Amino acid sequence: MLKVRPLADDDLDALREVPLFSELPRQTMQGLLTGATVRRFGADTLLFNAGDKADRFFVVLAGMVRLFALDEEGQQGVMEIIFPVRSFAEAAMFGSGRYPLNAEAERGTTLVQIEGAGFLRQLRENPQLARDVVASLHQWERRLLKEICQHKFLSPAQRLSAYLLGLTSQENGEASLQLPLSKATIASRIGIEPESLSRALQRLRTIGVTCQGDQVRIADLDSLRRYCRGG
Amino acid sequence: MLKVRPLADDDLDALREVPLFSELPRQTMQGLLTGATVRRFGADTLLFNAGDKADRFFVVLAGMVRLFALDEEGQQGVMEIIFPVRSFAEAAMFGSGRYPLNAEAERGTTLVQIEGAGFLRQLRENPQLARDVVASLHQWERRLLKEICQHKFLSPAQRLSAYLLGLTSQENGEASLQLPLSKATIASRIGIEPESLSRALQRLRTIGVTCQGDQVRIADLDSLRRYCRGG
DNA sequence: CCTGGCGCTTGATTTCCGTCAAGTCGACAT
DNA sequence: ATGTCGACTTGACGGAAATCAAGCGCCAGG
Repeated sequence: MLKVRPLADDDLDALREVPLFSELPRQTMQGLLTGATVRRFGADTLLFNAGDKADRFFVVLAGMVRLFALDEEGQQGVMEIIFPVRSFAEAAMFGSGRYPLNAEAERGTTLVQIEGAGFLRQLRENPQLARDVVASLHQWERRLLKEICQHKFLSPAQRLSAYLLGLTSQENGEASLQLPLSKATIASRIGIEPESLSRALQRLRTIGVTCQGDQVRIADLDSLRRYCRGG
Repeated sequence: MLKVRPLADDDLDALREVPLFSELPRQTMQGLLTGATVRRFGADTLLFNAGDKADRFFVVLAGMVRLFALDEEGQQGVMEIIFPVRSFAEAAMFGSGRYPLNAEAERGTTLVQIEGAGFLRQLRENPQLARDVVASLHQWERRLLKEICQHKFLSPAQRLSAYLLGLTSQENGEASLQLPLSKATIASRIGIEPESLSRALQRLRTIGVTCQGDQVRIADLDSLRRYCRGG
């Protein structure tokens, strides 16, 4: 169910995709990653709970990880989905020293796990690493800020539009894409109920967005962008 | 209208309140703050726009600064209000190098302005400073995360409750407090219309929250907290 | 004193989301 | 085939916020 192995050379290459590591000399990376392990999860697995002591952080190599909050009735609200290749929970090791959210790895996910102690030690001595950490945290900050703006200024249907637009790299014209998550999860991600997602998708049909199963076709990206801005 | 003066010793003491500086030896601070200036604004003043090149950051010594986003119709949405003594915009100098939001200083506000160039130079050489920057960014991240949770899980009236609870330092029992902002600004801050704020305050009367002008009295903090959690 | 503007409240109306309930569809096991 | 389970859709309903419009109290300027 769970396979653990030490870090291989291929993994180092993959890790260079992460902004946190991309600027570092390869040798520094190796020092940083002594003791790091690669884990593959055969089933959905809870990685940590909110409030747990944050003594490690992760990089997603394959699959996905859900970051979610729990209210007191146990209802979970998805805050973020981490896809390859990105790091997460790196911020929690500073300051509070506790994870602010819960994290669950999807079945089939592969993660690199990096111990915090060694990382913090290196951080003290390596100015370049410190700058990369700062830049990485800054990226998170921008992401969260954008999220807040979307919740404050956009209607649910507009948030859905923004989500869809974020799934494609195409610039304009037509686009086809596959939803990477169940609709219920997407609904939670953008802060609405599954029923409302259904109806929001209906409304988007009038501006050329069709959806069958997890296949979405956008007739004209620009008109969807226009809608997203309040057209 | 605008008074500028160099940094005095008193100011250094005040700046030690800021987490970003509190761990640094006094001598390091002085090096960091050569060229920093203190400004007092006699009228509402725009400090920067979203997208401007981020070549400095600020500490609020007195008054307040509004951070806000603008949609394309020019409507502004308040994202955060910075009170003394706190720093802001320190994150923008890294990575993108652009401010993500607009900032306006309220009439009567006093700010310390710190140039980015010298700061970044020191950052490269001073590991302790780097750690403080990381911790400071982490604090922002936690704040933003909390904000997102409130928007996703709380009703407008509950968000108002959370806002009120954040204004007092008392633990339980009764509390009286003064609103530090106009109700229209508070409404924008918590993401609703002014009319809705009025009605939300009405609803809170049933659990012992009364409001006349900018004076708010909370009969029982615990029952307000209970309401905030969904009671 | 009057007047105008501003911040805030109140009322009426519409729209839209959440909720509950029922129904459809496909995958998969029996 | 049959049944069932889960994911999703659809319908009906109630409630709450946005919107539009009007009214009130307060203060500054004439």
